[in-house]
Amino acid sequence: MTTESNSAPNFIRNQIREEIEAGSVDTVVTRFPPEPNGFLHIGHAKSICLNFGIAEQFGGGCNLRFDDTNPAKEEQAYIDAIKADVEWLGFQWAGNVRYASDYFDQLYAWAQHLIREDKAYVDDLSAEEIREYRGTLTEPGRPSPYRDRSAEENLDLLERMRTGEFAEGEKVLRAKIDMASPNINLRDPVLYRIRHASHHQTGDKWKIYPSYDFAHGQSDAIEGVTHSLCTLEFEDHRPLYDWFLENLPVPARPRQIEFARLNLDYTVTSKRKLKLLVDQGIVDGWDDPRMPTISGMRRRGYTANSIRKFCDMIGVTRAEGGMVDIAMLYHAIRSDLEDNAPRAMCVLKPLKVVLTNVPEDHDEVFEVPGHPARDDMGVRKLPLSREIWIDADDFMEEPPKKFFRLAPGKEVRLRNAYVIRCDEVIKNASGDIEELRCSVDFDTLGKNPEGRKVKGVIHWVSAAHAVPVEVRLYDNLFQVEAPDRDRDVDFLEHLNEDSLSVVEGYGEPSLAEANPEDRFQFERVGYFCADRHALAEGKRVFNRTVGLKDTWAKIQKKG
RNA sequence: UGGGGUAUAGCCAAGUGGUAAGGCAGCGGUUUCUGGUACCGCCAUUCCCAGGUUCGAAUCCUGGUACCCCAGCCA
Repeated sequence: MTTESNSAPNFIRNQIREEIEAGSVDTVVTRFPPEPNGFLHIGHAKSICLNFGIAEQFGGGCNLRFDDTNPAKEEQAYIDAIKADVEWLGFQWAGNVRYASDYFDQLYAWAQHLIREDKAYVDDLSAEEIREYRGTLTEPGRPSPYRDRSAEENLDLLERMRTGEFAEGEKVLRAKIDMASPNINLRDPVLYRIRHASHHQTGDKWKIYPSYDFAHGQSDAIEGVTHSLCTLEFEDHRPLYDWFLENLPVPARPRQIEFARLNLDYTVTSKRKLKLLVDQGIVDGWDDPRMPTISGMRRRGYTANSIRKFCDMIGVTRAEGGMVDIAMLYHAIRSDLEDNAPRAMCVLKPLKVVLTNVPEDHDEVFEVPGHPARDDMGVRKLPLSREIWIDADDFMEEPPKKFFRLAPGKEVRLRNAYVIRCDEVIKNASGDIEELRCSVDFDTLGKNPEGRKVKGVIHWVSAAHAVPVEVRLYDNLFQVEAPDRDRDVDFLEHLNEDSLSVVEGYGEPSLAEANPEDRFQFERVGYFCADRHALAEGKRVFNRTVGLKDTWAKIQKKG
């Protein structure tokens, strides 16, 4: 499977191509700027594919820059995880990893520059007072009483803020723009706030930290970023982004372009909410296979290719409020694994079948393809003995009309082996089915039986050779399409209680050799991935990535 | 009742004055030792609504409507 990250056109790619053709842009430089305050999720994957994809398409580079301006929320552990996720997705950033904190000295010098230009001032108002002075959406704000301090005083105050002379919240540095602007972001935005916190990169060097607005565009400029792609909610910030670039002696003029963020059915993509799920122990960490994080999806069995394909499928636009059908994600992974996952048989709801005309010492081994359409995947060995396991769902005592599987007196093909007939149903005292007695038609290996058609094919595992496995059946974490649409209902109310069910099954012998993160199609069931944590501990655990399409279930539903 | 945005099928999405791509989902069929896959076919007389311009409009103009974002010393 190839990645089409180069081929899906969108309004940003079109625009850049026009700029290049017009000669207004030479080399394209983009950046992916996560804040290290959580793990990357599928929404970030969209941004990563866009930013790295554009750089690749136009022969430029994409920087990885941590937007680390808020030490209170950030951690080194997140930085490590984010780097690993970007690499796993298959992208390589240009040069070293960057940090906004690399530019703190320059940013500080530029803050002093603004002060000297009478374009910034130190404000003593409290946070609440600043809010009051700011006005509302429909009323203009009022200037702070501290707005007209001298440059000398401002410079002195800022320096003393920097060295820790003041308490947190006591003062801020603000840009002097327009308190009456209809765009609230221009009503003297905060440039620096005091934080007596140790920073994961700069340690205790700084007692003040720049705001996002003061750091982002200038960081772009320093790095020579040409196109700064971000989500729609930053659109109102663009005038401010441009204001800094116009009022500071920056070395380049990046441009901000906004696109709509991803919303996915049945999931939440908000770092805050994902962190809540982790912190409250609702899921088993950031990489729980139910999480829409890159690492969770990886553990679930999604491939990097499938995630990139998904991002290509959904496109990039400015249309808001869109909600992508999670079936698209399922399609992306199924189509990858259909081609690339070796096949295996695994019984999840074991029902014992005794093959009455197979001798006790029968020991036959079939050599079957690792993949029905890929010879390069070789063959695997499939032993057959007198007792086998089949899936309980593949037997019905009183089958409906279109049931092609096993039933009393009926025949079915054991996948890759013989046709068997169910002769007897053995029940226990309370009437539960204990085992089936079946007979093998030995004249059906690799050919259809004489004079009749056997339509059904079921999967099975030789009981004597079965490998016990734990199978984790994952389903959507939420049971409603839009868990966080409702403002009055907590999204946790919509949790799906059955998002995980654990089952003990029997796998064919080839599964004993599985390595962490190996992916298989369990034939007729779905795609599964060897859990990397469990396997590292020597436990055989397979995570269900996604089920196979099930038209039988659909038929049953219709009645 | 401020400012900034967005509206094309159930969902995502092309389209930029020449007569509505593609994908997902769905529905029918063929093939099949996976009720999977693959393959074939169907699925918008119409582009939020109403007017207007034009030989011709999803595209241009006018006026509406709906929805999203912004009042963090978060990003």
